[in-house]
Amino acid sequence: MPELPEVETIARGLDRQISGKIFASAEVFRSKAVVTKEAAPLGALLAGDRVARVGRRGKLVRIALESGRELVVHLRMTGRLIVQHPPPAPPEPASPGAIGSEGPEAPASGPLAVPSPSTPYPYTTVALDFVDGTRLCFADVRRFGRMRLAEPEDGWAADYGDEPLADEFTFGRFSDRLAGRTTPIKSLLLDQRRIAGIGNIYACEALWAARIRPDRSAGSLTRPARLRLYEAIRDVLARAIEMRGTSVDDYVDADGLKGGFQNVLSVYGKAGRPCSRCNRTLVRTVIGQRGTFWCRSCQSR
DNA sequence: AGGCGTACCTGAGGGC
DNA sequence: TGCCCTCAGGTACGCC
Repeated sequence: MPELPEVETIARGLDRQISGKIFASAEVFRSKAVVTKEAAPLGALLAGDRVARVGRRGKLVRIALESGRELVVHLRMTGRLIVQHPPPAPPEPASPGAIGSEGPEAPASGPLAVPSPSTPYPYTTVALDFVDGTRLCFADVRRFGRMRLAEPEDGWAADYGDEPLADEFTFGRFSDRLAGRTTPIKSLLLDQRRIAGIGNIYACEALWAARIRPDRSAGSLTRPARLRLYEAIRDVLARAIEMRGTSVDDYVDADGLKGGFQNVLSVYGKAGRPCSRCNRTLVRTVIGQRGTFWCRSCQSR
């Protein structure tokens, strides 16, 4: 599931690959995947506009356009943003209707490389075509993801909380976010209106690193516990970005490549296996309707 | 307002 | 073998 480190990795790859490119058209295979204020087809709204840069806010990919508008993409669980480059040699004519009305079937095995635009990427719900033949595919097996064309005045970013890796996210700021809250600390970490970008994997990992029970009420954490957690959050997220994210299910970056952080996870998905710190058996419980992986022995504070 | 339950959607995996 | 059932996940929305 793409969380902050995965979305950051995708955004960096997209910024490198599509910045400066000009939109030509779009194909929308699933209308619910796209949200626009105006009724015109997405391709008509985008044609002629140019990508200024690609960035991130929380778990959202933001594709800034020179017109001042933004394509804001939420990948939810299984969404992917994949860049397909046209073949370098003499351009072969793309077969019309190469992508079916609901996108092509899944391949027998995951793609190791991204095929050129003439080969449809599996589960594509929206395809954005640039004038140079490059294609940006928004693919999503479970169809929870959304792509929104936001106007400059929309102010959507105000719904999202602090960026945990920003300089402004100080320990004092983090403490303020927890003060007086009775909700379990893990549920609070997942609340995008407070802190933006943390999902189930990194919430579990940060709480383990800080030796804090995930079901403890947020407002009850002592100052030392809050400090450990603050530092753990920033450390885990920064290390995960360095390793280009975590590929537990099917996350891949804009080049179709898997991340590396799944190889160094401490607790997520490891119920029944020994804790690497105290050797006791890790458990899976449910907190706020979410699977939660932790160590009952050494996460006791 | 905060906290909680449910809908959304599909593939994976267990049970028979 | 193959069908049926349940579950996982992040967020929006409705309810108390």
